[in-house]
Amino acid sequence: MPKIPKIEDHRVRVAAERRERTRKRLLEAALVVFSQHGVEGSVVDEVTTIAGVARGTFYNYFRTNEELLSTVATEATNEVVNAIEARFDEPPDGPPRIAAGIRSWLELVQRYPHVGAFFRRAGLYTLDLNVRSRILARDYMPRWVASGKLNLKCPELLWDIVSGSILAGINTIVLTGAPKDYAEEMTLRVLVALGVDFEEAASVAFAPLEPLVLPPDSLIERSVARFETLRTAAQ
Amino acid sequence: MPKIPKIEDHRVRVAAERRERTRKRLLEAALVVFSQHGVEGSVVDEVTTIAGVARGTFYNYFRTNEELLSTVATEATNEVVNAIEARFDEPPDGPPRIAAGIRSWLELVQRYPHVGAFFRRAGLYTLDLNVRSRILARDYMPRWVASGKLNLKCPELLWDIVSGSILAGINTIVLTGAPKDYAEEMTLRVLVALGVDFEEAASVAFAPLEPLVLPPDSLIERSVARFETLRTAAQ
Amino acid sequence: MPKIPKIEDHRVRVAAERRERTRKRLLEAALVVFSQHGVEGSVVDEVTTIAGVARGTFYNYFRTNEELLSTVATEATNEVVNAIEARFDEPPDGPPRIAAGIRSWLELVQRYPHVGAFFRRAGLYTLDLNVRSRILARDYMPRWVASGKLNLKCPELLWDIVSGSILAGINTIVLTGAPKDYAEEMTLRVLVALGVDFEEAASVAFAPLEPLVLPPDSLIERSVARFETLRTAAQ
Amino acid sequence: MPKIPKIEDHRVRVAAERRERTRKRLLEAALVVFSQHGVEGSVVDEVTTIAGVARGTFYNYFRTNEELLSTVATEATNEVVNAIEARFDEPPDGPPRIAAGIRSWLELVQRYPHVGAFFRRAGLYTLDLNVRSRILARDYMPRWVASGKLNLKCPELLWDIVSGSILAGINTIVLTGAPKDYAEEMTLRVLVALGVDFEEAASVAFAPLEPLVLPPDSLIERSVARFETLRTAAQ
DNA sequence: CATGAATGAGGGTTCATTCAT
DNA sequence: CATGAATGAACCCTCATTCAT
Repeated sequence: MPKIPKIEDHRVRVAAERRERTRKRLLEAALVVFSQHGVEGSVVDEVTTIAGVARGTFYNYFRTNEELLSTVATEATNEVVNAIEARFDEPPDGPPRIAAGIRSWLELVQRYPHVGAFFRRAGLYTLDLNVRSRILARDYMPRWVASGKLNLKCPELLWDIVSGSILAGINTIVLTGAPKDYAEEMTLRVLVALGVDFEEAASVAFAPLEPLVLPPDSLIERSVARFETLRTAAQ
Repeated sequence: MPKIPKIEDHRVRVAAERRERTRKRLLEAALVVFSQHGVEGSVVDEVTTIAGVARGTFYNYFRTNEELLSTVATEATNEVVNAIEARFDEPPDGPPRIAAGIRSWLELVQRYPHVGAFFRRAGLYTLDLNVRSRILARDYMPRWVASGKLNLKCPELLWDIVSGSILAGINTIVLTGAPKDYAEEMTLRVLVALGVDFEEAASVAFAPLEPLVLPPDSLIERSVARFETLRTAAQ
Repeated sequence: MPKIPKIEDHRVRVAAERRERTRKRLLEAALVVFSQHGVEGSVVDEVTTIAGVARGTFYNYFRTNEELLSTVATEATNEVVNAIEARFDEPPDGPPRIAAGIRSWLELVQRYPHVGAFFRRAGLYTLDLNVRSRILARDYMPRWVASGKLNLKCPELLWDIVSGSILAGINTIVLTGAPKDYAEEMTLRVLVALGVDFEEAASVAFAPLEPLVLPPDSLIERSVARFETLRTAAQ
Repeated sequence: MPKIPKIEDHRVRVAAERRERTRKRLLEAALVVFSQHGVEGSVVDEVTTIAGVARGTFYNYFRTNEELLSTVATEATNEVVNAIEARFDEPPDGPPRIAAGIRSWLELVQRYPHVGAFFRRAGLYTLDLNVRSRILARDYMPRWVASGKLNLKCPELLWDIVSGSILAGINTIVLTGAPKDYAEEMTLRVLVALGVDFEEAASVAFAPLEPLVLPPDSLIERSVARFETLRTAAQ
């Protein structure tokens, strides 16, 4: 029986691929739609239209609006966080890592305005859900924290300053565009808030930085095409 | 005709008072409902129920949902901002004013959790519509900015750090409660970010501060009673 | 203040009357629709169309399909049962009462075919829900049962024979029409099953019987007009 | 070509057997699903899941939902009716046959509760479509009817009393369980209704009766296993 | 102005059925 | 034949808004 397994494999593989393709299209569309309508809006109809699938197809993949949002927010956030991590062979501790994070996020939302709009709207939502992010904050700077240089009474609030500033920064960039050196200045100020001294903070914040490289088959990059489609269609 | 006018006056005054009373009840109810359901939730029915008026009455006061949100966000924000300003006979410039703002907001949302929930949900919305337009960094600290001490390339981003940190702080307080000295520590760090040196920042951030005094007939304080009513009814 | 109360009364009364009128129209329409589509069908759209109200109005009165069915089945059944009771000044015990029940039901569904169709479809449903009916069975014949003449081991099954036979009778009448003397013959046979001797059963079953008189403002009679409207519209 | 035909035969036979096996599994599953969800419920998905085949496979066997219901109702009913007939070498006329029918049905639904649930829900539907057309009173008791002993004006109504009572009996058994001697008492009463005198009816109704023997490979018996599977899975 | 019944657009969700593989 | 992803008609239900009283 060499053939039957093959046929089965073939079928199974084709079906799985088709399924995966549709799922991706839905996530791309969702990112676009949430970026325009906000994360509490009604979405299914428009998502399926942009994804180019039938309404019922949506429910083969996500039970609710909320589940879609949670999925797309998680996947998009992971994509960015992983890309930031990938900058370092071995994650350095302290200022350079924080700086790379802040600058990468702000650079990214300048490059992809609809992604900026998405994270602006998903902002607090992501803040709430991604406990992971908070954990990251601690993993991010264990030696630094341990060194006592931060003079910390309350490590959580460092994370609040970092995330709150990034969020407000995204908000500003989306609504008014970024002034020159905005990302670098904000990085500098936030580092100073964390206790880094001004000179060191400045040198880290203004050090050369390659643009963030998203993974091949990136959700964010694929969503660009859908976003353009939407804008073209609207005209 | 000395008398008739009086009667008319009386009637007019009584009608105006009644109108004002109903309007206030609607705003109190709205604050409560938005704090529970979010700013995009379904609202009219519950607002009128909590306010104790008929559904149709709502439309004698607000044309739409959106107008209600905008009104209540504006009035509540103004109430807080005015109360903060009232701390000072003559608005001082620079660190003490920033410090009073941050500490007052964080103290307020600890004191009134449902108000915290409201501002958490109204977050960026409020930032965009109201505060931003009223209290831009330039207006807020003209002499300080002009003094050059801030070493600023981009004054807007100071406001982003302040407002973003407050917002993230409110979020943390609402979701997990505030750790000890949370407001003071955050104030300290934000002042440092703005370029104040650590010693001065610490002395300002930890200086004694009276609790914020809301105006008589405060929307926020009146809403507390409606909130309690709601919780009692829910049991 | 003689006027304000009047106004309030007036308003309240007008609103209540309007509400009651709409509710009745929905029940009439429901009876018609269930008679055509069966009790498990989707109904809201057609009910509101026939009742001449908007879709949303339905949900101001009934939360679900099921609640509508339960209400209309209960009200229609009560109407019939009460009309049967009203035949007697003082409910007699035993055979005459059973006979009046069987004959009245069968006569009614012949007179109002769509009501027959309704009870045919609501049949077992009504059987299940109307525990009241079972209780009726016992109240119906307390002295008779007590007399021991029935030679009963298991009083419940008498009710099963009575209700099952009526239901099958309704089914036959709806699908094929009633042969001559069908109601009387069935009454005779059921009485015999209950233990009445043939001669007595025959005299009771064939005794003259006035047609059942429904109450003024009867749901069943009002539904006739809606049924005709439907048939006219369908042409 | 003596050999190839054999191979072909073999293939054909194997295919036909496989087909038949799948068809049976679908019918078993359908019986279970209809017994739980009612005859108008949503079915295809659950039927294919319980049968362990893919959704699309269903449509290789049945064109519609309705056809499935009609098929399974017919096959299950035939199975019972044939098993009842098989009690007699030569179908006797009159009371013993009626008695065997009533008692067998009621015994069967006690033995297989989900089968009871199925027939309860398929109730009038089965009555109308299947049984009624096969076993009308006239065909069932030709000599008895012809003998005039029944004193009949309207032979159809005998069938209504029999089938209505069985249906109401199934309903009672499914919902509340059967009281002692329920089937025998009901048989007695129904025979009396048909004109058999009490003594004879009693002797027939309480005569010893072997449990109904279903055919090998019985749909009903096979469905038991599927029902148990379902209940186990639900835990 | 207050009232609350009625409205209907708008969005949510299911599931029988089709069809490419 | 079996598979299961995709389909879209058909329902479901909510709730902001209108309007007669």
